[in-house]
Amino acid sequence: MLRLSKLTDYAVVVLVRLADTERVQTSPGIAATTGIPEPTVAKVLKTLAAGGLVASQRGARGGYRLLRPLGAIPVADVIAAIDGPIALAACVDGSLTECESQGLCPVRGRWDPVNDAIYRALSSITLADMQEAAIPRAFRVPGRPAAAHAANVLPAE
Amino acid sequence: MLRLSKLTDYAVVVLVRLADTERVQTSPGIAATTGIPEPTVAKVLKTLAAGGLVASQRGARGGYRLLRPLGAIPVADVIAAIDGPIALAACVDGSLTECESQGLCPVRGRWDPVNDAIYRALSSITLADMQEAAIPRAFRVPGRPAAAHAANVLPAE
DNA sequence: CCAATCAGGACCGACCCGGTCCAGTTAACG
DNA sequence: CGTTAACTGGACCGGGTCGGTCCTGATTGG
Repeated sequence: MLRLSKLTDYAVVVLVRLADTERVQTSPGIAATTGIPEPTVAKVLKTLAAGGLVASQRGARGGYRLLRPLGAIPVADVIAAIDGPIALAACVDGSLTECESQGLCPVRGRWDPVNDAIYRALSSITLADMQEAAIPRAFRVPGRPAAAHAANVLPAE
Repeated sequence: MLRLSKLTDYAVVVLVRLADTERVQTSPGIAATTGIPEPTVAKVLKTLAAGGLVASQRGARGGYRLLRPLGAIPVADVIAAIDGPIALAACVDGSLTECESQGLCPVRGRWDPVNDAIYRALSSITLADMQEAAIPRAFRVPGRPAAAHAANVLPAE
């Protein structure tokens, strides 16, 4: 059913949380405010750093900070960073070397237009859009949406 | 990585094959011409019948036939029939009853615009489009594309 | 020098998926 | 009317992937 990995959802939550301040934030800190278990937050942040979405500062007083504003991060980038390149991959079997070499994998050709369409769709939506959608209509205020929506994955025990 | 189930790819192959004639075709027959194992073809066809994409004729001389022309079958319908409703579902855990009851699942709200965009993208592409894309450019002829492309999943040894 | 923090792995259990198979039902044909 | 060919609708199982945790380094500020 076009499963989206749960890690990707966590990534969105974490990124939105990171946007709250310019200062670097530690993964334990983010874990505390979001309710996501700390090791998982760390894993997500490491992956996002590898994907070039956040910058890391090592050592004491280190942490992570956002590299782009939310409006400049299409959700396609987040998915690509966490789940790998966006493609309805059916070439799952180990023969992906062969699949690469002979450029006319019939499956790939067949789904190419579909992949393109999905990629375009996912590129047109930014995290800023998702941030708004995450706030239930009742709570949406004309003013600046604050951190209230960030701690909504788990009731924080 | 937005995995597409392999069954869905089989479904496209089978549907394109079914479009070759008006007459009903048996699943053993389709299995033979496509190279897909017979039990799998049967499973795919059963699912497609349940999804209303093909009609079945039981008994001897029975088989399946297409209900709509390829150009009238958006790939979204195929995916929905095989993989269930199109949604980047993160609500995987057993608590989906609770997820239904309280209408403000934050995850769901957050990904709603994304789901909509993907659904629209998948609805705009029909099997006829994929049929063309499946034929390598070199082999594409102005005339009517025949059954040549149907037997391309496995070399059928 | 010590503590805090990120880096980059390995590791494990649970769940889902692909693929197969079997008993039952339906319908054509001789 | 029996036989045969085909769909129906489940159950079933093994493998692979994923979520989640943990551990050992490397780095930096105090």
